[in-house]
Amino acid sequence: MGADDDEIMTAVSRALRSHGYAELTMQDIADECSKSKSLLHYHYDTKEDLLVAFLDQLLTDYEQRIECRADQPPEQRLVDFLARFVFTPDDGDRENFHLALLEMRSQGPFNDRIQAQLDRSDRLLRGTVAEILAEGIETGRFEPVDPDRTAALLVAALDGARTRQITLGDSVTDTDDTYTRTVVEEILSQIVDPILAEGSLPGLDATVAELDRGA
Amino acid sequence: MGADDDEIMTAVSRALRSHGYAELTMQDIADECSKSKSLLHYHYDTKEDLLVAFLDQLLTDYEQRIECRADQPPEQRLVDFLARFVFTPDDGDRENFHLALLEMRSQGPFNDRIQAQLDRSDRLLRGTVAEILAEGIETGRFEPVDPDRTAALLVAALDGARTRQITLGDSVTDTDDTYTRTVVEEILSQIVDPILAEGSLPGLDATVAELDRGA
Amino acid sequence: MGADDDEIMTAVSRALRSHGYAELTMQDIADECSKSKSLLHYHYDTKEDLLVAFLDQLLTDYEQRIECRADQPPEQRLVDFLARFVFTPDDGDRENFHLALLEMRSQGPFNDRIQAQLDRSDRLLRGTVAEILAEGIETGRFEPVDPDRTAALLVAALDGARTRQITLGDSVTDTDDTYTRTVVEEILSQIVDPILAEGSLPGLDATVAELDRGA
Amino acid sequence: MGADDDEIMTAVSRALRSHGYAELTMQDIADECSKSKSLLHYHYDTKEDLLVAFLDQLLTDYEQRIECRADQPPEQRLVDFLARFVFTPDDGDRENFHLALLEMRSQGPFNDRIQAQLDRSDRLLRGTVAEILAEGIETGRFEPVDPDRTAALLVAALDGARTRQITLGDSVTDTDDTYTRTVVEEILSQIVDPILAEGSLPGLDATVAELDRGA
DNA sequence: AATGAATGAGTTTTCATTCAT
DNA sequence: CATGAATGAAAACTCATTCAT
Repeated sequence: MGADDDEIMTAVSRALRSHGYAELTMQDIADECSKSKSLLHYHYDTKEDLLVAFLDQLLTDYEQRIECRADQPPEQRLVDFLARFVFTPDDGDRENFHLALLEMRSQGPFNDRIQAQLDRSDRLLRGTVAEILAEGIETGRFEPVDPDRTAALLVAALDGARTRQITLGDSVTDTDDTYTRTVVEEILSQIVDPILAEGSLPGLDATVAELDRGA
Repeated sequence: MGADDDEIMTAVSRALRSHGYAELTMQDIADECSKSKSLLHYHYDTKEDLLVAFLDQLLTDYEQRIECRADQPPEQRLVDFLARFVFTPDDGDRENFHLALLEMRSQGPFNDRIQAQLDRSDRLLRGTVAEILAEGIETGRFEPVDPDRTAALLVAALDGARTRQITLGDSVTDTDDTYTRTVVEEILSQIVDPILAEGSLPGLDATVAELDRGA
Repeated sequence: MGADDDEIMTAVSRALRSHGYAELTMQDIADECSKSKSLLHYHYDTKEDLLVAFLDQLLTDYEQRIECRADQPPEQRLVDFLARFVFTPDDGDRENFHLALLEMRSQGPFNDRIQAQLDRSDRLLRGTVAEILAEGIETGRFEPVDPDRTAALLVAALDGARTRQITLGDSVTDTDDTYTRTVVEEILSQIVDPILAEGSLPGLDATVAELDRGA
Repeated sequence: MGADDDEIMTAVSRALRSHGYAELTMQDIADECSKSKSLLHYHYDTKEDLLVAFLDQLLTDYEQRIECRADQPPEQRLVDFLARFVFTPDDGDRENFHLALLEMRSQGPFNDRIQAQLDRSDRLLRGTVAEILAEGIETGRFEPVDPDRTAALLVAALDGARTRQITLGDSVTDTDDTYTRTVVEEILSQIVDPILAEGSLPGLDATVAELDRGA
C-alpha cells in the first residue's frame, strides 16, 4: 500500500461523498486525485476490486482506532468504546467517513466480498464490547447481564444513531452531531449506568476530549 | 393510485431486492411486472419520479401500520410501537420491505426529495414515541424521563438493529430476525422496564402474535 | 377539409413555430389543439401524411393570395405580386407562416412528396411573374428583357430577403420586416423601375395598404 | 483542430447530406467515419456541441474563401465576391456544402448558438459588399447608390438563388447550377452593370475560371 | 508508470404508432 | 369520434474497460 494507493483511497472517499455509491464512476474517482481512469485500472483490475480494497482499508483503519488499551478498568474501556465508535475519526472528516461506510454497507446484501468484510468487522466490534462486559462482570464491577445481548443492544443503538445522523437532513439532526451525542448520552445514563455495580461512569466529554488529544 | 400503480410499486420493490439501488434499471422493474419500459415512463416521467413515488408509498403504508390506537394504556402502546416498528410488515415480505427502505435511505444525502420524505417519516415516528412517553409520565405510569431524548434512544436502537439484521450476513444474524428480536427484548428489559413506575410490561410475544392476527 | 382539419393545421403551424421541424412531435401538435395524439392518427395515418397535408394547405392558401387580378395594368400587377409575395399573410401571422414554410422547404431534398409541392409552387409563382413581364413587354410598357430570367432574379431576391429575415437574429434584421422591406424597395428602384418603358411605378406603401384593406 | 476532428467534420457533412438535419443521428455520423458513437461523445459532449462546431468550421472556411484581395479594383472585387458567394467551394462538393449550410440555417430560430454564428457571418458578408461598394463610389467608379441597401439586395438575391437551387427538384432547376448562374448573370447585367460609372464589368466566366484555377 | 483514444454494452428517455374501450 | 394505455424501435448519452504509445 504505497503513497499512490493512499491517494486513490482518499479520492474514493471524496468521490463517494460527492456522488454516492449508486452514481459513483471511475471518472469521478480519477477527478478527485487528478489521475487518469487508466491508472486506476492499472492499480485495480476492476471497479469492484477498487471498492472492496477501499472498504477493507476503511474498516481496518476503523478497527485499529477502536482497539482499547486493555489495561484500563472496564467501565473506562466501555466509555472509550462508545466515544470511539461514534466520534471517530475526528480529523474533521467524521461525517465523510460514516457516510462512505454507510454507502458501502448498503451494498452488502448484493456483494459477498463486501458482506464478508462487514461481518468480520461486526464480529470484532460486537465481540469487543461483549468481552469488556464479561470482564467487568467477572471482576464484579458490572451487574451480571448477558454480555452478548447487551453488546447487541449497545452496538445497535450506536449504529442507529450514526445512521440517522447521516441520512436525515440537518433540519432533523443538525450537522453538529447533536443527534448522535444525545443518543450516546442516553445510552450511558439509561443502559450503562444501571449496570454499574459500584462507582460511577467516567464522563463522556472528558473521554472525547482525551481522544481528540490522543489522535 | 390504482391497481396499475400498485403493480408497478410491487415491481420496484422486487427489482430493488434483486438488484439493489445502485444497479437498478428501468428494465429490471419492467421485467418484474411484465410491462414495457415505455409504460413506466408513461406513468412516471423519470426514473427518479418513480423511485420517489415508491418511497412515498413505502413510508405512507408504514406510517399507517405504526399508528397506535390511542385508547390503550401507554405501556401497551409503547410495546405495540416497538413490535410494529421492527416486525412490520409481517406478510413474509418483511425483509424485502426493510431492505428496500434501507436502499432508499442511503440515497437521502444525495437527493432532496428522498431526504424530505425520510425527515417527515422520522419526525412522525420519533414524535409518536415521545408523545406516548409524555402521556405515560403525565399519568404517573412512567418515571419522569425526558421524552424526546428517550424517544431518540429507542428509535436509534430499533433502527440500528434492523439495519444490522439486513446488512450483515446470515452467519452473523441468521435470517430469522434473531438479531432484531434480541435487541428489542433487551430494549424492553433494560430501557423500558426500568421506566415503568408500577405494574409490568405487556409481553412482546403476545403483542406480536396479536399484531399478526390483526394484520 | 372540415373544421377539425383546420384546427389541426393551425396546431401544426403553431407547433412548428415553437419547436421547429427537427424537434416537432405528434404530442407537440396535439398539445396545440388540445386533442389527443390518437385523434391525429385517426385523421392522418402517419406523421408524414399530416405534414404533407399541412404543406399542401400552406402553399394552396398562399398561391390563392398571390393570384393577381389580371385586369390590372402589368406594372400594378407586378408591384402587387412583390407586395403579396413578401408581406402575405398579413394577419400578424406572417413570420409564423414564413418560418413554417422555410422549415418544410429544408426538408425538400429528403422527401419527394414535399419537393413535388415546392416545385409546383415555384413553377406557379415564377411563371406568374414571367407572364406579367411578357404581357408588359408585349404591350410596350416594359423594356424587352427576358421574362424568364428576370422572373428568376426577382423571385430569388424576394425569397432570399424573406429567408434572411427569418433566419437571422433580431440584432441583424429586427422583427419589423425592415430587412425585407429594404430589399423590396431596392428591387423596385434598381430592377423594376429601369424596366419601365414609360410612366412610373405604383407606390409600394399604397399597394401594401390596399392589400391590408382587401385582406 | 486535428486530423481527427477534420474526419469527424467531413462525416457530419456527409451524414447531413444523406439524412437531413431533422433525421440526423449520432450513429449516422459515426457510420460515415467508421468510428463509434462513443468516440464522438468523447470529443464533443453533446450532439449540439458537435453540430455547433461543425457550423463554426463551415462558416469559418467559407468566410476565408470569400475574402477578396483588396488590391483589386472594386468592380473586379465585386464580381469576385459574387462568384465566390455562389460557386464556392468548387471541389465538386458545392451542393453538399450549401445544403449542409441550409440545414443548419433552418435551425437558427431555435438555437441561439447557431443563430449567433449565422449573424456573425451575415454581418461579415454583407459588410464586405457594402465596403466594396463604398470604395467604388468614393473613387468615382460606381454611381452613388446607398452601399448598405444595395448590399442587402445583392446578398438577398444571391442567397435566394442558392436556396432555390437546393430546395427545388432537378426538374425545376437542374443540377448544373443553371438556376444560380442565371440569377448571377442577371444580377450582373441588371443591378451591377447600371451602377458602373465607366468601363465595363469583368466577365463572370473568366472570373469563375480563374477562381477554379486558384483554388 | 501513465495517459488519451477508443469502444461495446447498456442506460434512460423519446416517440410514432396501435389498440381496447 | 375520441381517448388513455401500451409498446417496439431507436435516440442520446454513459461508463467500465482496453489498448497503443
